[in-house]
Amino acid sequence: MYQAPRGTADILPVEQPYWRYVERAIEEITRRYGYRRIDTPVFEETGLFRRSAGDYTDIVQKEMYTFEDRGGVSLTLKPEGTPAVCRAYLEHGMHNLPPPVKLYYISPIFRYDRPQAGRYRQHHQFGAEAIGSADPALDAEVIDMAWQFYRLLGLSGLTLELNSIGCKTCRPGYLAALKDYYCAHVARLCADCKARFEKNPLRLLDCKEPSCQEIADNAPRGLEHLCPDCSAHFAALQKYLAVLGIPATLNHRLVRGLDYYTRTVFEFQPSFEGRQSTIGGGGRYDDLIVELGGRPTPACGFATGIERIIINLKRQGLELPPPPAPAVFIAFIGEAAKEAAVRLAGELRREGIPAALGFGERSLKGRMREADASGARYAVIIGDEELAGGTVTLRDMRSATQEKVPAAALIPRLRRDIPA
RNA sequence: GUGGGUGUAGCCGAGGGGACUAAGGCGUCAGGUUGUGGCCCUGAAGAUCGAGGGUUCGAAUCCCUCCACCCACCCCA
Repeated sequence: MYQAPRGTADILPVEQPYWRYVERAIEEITRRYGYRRIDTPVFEETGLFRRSAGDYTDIVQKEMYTFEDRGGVSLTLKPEGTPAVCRAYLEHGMHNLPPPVKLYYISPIFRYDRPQAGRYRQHHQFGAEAIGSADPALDAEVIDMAWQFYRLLGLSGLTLELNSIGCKTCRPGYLAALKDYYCAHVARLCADCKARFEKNPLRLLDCKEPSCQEIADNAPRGLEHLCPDCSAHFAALQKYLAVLGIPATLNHRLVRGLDYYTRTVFEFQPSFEGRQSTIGGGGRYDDLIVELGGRPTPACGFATGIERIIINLKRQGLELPPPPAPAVFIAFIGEAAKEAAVRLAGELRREGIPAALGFGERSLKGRMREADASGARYAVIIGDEELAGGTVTLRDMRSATQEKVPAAALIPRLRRDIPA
């Protein structure tokens, strides 16, 4: 028997109400903040992601689904949404639109990870990108939108962690200070950190290894090495967040897994368990558009995992109403009546009335059991009697009462009795 | 990628070397007389006990290898 590939999942009918619930919230929140939807292909040229995320990130080094098509082009299944949106922004000359250009997406995301609770090889993200402004008020607005989005969903107990990792002016100085400090401690670092020391020193701060943490605790802090501009930007952002009533916790060790971030970075953590269960995050990426061949264009965005949102909604005990039942179940008795039943089902549906028709051979009793199981409010019974009299038996399943009504009167009658 | 746990019908789940021709519940299907549901009663279908190999007279039960899921690390959403 075939199974869904490892780390992927079917989203079964019982799960769909949660997805629809989240999608509706996305629609509502993006409407409020003025974002317009964009959909990009599931795969892009591999270079786009390598360029964007950075060659030494885990995503690029070991998590991409990369393949060559028959024309020899290297393609990669989208491992994150931002580069694809930026590519589309550039490709379609959106820099000619009044900035900031605000775009959102709901997209499958692919990463070759070892699956675990809330971690899949294919998952789905809602992301938003605001391209074309360096104003810290935009950072605040992006964070506010994410925050209000979770609130709208009814997710409680989230915490927002915030940090600034500087820009290309101040980061080199900080990295140098960091390396200076770490030089003396290299011998005591874990194997991963030894590699990070060489390739991606910022990540040193993020190591969970107790011995490394101890070292990281005393490492020079990025916030103290920000250049005046970045420092002012970060101060302004915090001011605006305060104005918006968004409680942010400073985490000087917060570094994101993508190299393109500048200045603002943030993550949302659920209160439940494990810090490694980030539900969403984002930041500013002022150099990415240039990196991809555009003019200097500051930008800011965030993304959140839909599966993780749903996990948390369930943990909170969110109950969603069951899917709607048909209004009418049509039960026929005999072949002649079946033809009338097929016709009636078609008519009801064309009138906008959800109707279910029984299939196959069954006793009337079995048919009524089927009608009951369908959850239909009404059953319409058609047999020889009804056929002969040009009527139809309309049974109210709830009150268990029924009456014969003229066939022609059925639709008006249902129209009247079925609440829209 | 590392370490640990789990794997019995569509779902939940008992059984941990011979009494298993694998319990029970949910669900499905049929019947409980003649054209009628929900409760109830009866019956049926549905499982090569995750897959493959091994030990044994005998394996769902023990061992090995895979696969999948779960948990932690890692990483992130």
